[in-house]
Amino acid sequence: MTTIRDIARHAGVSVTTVSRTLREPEAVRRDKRDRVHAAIAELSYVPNAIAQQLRRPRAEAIIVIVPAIDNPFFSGIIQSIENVAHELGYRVLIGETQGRQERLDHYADMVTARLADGLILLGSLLPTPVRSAFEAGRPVPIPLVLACERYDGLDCPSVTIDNAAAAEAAADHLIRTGRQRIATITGPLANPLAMDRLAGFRAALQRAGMTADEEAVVEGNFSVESGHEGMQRLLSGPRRPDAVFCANDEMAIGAIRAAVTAGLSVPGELAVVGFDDLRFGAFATPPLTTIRQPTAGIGETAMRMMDAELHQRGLSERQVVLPHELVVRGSSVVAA
Amino acid sequence: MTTIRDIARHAGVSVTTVSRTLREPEAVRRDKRDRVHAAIAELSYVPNAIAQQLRRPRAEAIIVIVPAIDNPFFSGIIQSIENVAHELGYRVLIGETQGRQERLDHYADMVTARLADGLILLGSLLPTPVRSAFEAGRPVPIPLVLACERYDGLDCPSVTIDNAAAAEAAADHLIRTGRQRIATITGPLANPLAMDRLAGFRAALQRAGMTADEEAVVEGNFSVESGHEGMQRLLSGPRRPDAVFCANDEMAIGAIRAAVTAGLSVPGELAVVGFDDLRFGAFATPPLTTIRQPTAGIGETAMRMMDAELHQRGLSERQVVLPHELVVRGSSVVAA
DNA sequence: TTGTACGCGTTATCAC
DNA sequence: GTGATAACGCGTACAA
Repeated sequence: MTTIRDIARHAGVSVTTVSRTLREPEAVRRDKRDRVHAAIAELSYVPNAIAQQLRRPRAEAIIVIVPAIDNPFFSGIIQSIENVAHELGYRVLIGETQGRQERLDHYADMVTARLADGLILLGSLLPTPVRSAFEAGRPVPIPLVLACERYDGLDCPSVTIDNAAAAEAAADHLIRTGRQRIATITGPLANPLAMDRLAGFRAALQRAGMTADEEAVVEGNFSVESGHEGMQRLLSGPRRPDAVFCANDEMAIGAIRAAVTAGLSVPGELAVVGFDDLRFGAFATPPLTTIRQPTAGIGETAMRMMDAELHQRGLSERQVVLPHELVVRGSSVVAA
Repeated sequence: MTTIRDIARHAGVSVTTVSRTLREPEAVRRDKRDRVHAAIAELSYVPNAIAQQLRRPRAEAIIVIVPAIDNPFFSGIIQSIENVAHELGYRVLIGETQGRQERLDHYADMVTARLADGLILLGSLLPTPVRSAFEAGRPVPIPLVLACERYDGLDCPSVTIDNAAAAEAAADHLIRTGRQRIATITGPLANPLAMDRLAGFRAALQRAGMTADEEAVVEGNFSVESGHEGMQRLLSGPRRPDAVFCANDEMAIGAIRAAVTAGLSVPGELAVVGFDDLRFGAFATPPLTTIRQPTAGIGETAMRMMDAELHQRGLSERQVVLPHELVVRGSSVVAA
């Protein structure tokens, strides 16, 4: 391994000069600079980042935690995080937890161990040290930004949408288009975000003077498969629904499949509305009506908040709520 | 920041004892060990991983490079890489390139800079240092494993499927089920893998005494949108195809949408076959016939090869080819 | 403008 | 068993 000392020796200068040549070239005389560069090329020297970081305050890297990398909803967010991060001079590393606490904790360890500067959480799991600090009323021990999820009482920057209002808008759409028996397939109810969507759904029905009977609410887990099963359950019930609101697009796609397999026409006999506006949704058959989340905005905001956090700059707003949008396509309304 | 010296002072022992307590506890007397642990807990000490790695030969981390994180095909591979990596004691960091050479190079730099031990490439781009070494006939400069892609002449471990044979199987299926005018939507033809699939497709037609006229071959870029556009192009041509082989499932989903929008029945008037066996494919309407890739096997093999590479263990096989499988669903055959 | 020398936090060597 | 101390590779006062 060639080190800065090898370069110094080879170029006939001191290590300081080599270091400075790399960091503030103007402060080094031309000829020495050239000799240094020549030596670097000849010995193919690459500064050891580990050693550099021992001297630097920050790692210039952040870790984005995603529960499941195969959930396309997170992709858009990650991509916008990456764009902003690059611009701000950070590397982005993605860590997948698959819902496993120990994996998340492992990534959190990378922050305490200074291999990365902070964590952006896209999921609902909190690292153990953060959770215990929270429960003990102590401040959050590592730089943390929550995207998508909210935790009441946790004092850390977050960016979300108003999930309850969005779900309400989805249900309203079904009500306004004349649906009578509206069911829902929820996310895992341990999840605050899933609860919010269910609450919004219920609020809309109630406001319209309808009640959501218990058989019309089935719990899913955000996977296509669970949407498929959930729909089968709903179809085998006593009162077949004529509309279903799914808490994400994946489940909506599974629901459509179950309905079509059962011989129902979508949207004629069953209207389906999803949530997220996945790329695939627009190309489903029929194209999926859904709630569009501002993925680019979520990612960008989260990354800028992280940067501010790391620079101890006060944030004007620590809990940002971004606007959502109902996108009506063929799965909920019969073509004119 | 609390360091090992703080612990030593607080526990009234030397730094050596603290270090040893953490690394080989049996070699330290009980009472001192307890004092050290107490001090660690009290001062909430976490060893600085940066400093540790300055002394260690390896970072125990590998980086998986994926072209686009929103391509679900890679998810399965990544997940199996992660499972094996964990078991072998590595951290996995995921880097997305979005096809940008500079981003890939940035991640490759992390390896030369010892922040990670090696790179597993899921895409077709090579890091600049690797490419120039290749062109100059020098050995690959960093630990590298290719998953999915192949590079003729590049001496590095790889795991792939036989893309040509798989495409041939897909086309054969269409031929055997009586299709007459079989078209294809390819991947970007700069891509070896896309070329292999096209070659296999052509071989199958030729063997059956059919020719693939040039209007029946359109180039896509693996995105749903390009599948949609490609299908529109094929439908507006002089001889409407009665079957199309798409070089991946995403494009197949886009193709189905275009066909259905144009009023064609799938599979009645148009049979569609994809490639990859995405999770969503089975839930498409109609469910997608496709080539299943052994994603778990690809990921596991790639990670084990990387581990062998890092330990300088010779690999029995450096170019592994895994089996594929044709999965027939409703998009290519009319239900009995 | 350049070089010497120290410190960053840890682990390994060696003497006690 | 334990403790000084020398690396690891780099950045930077401070001195020249």
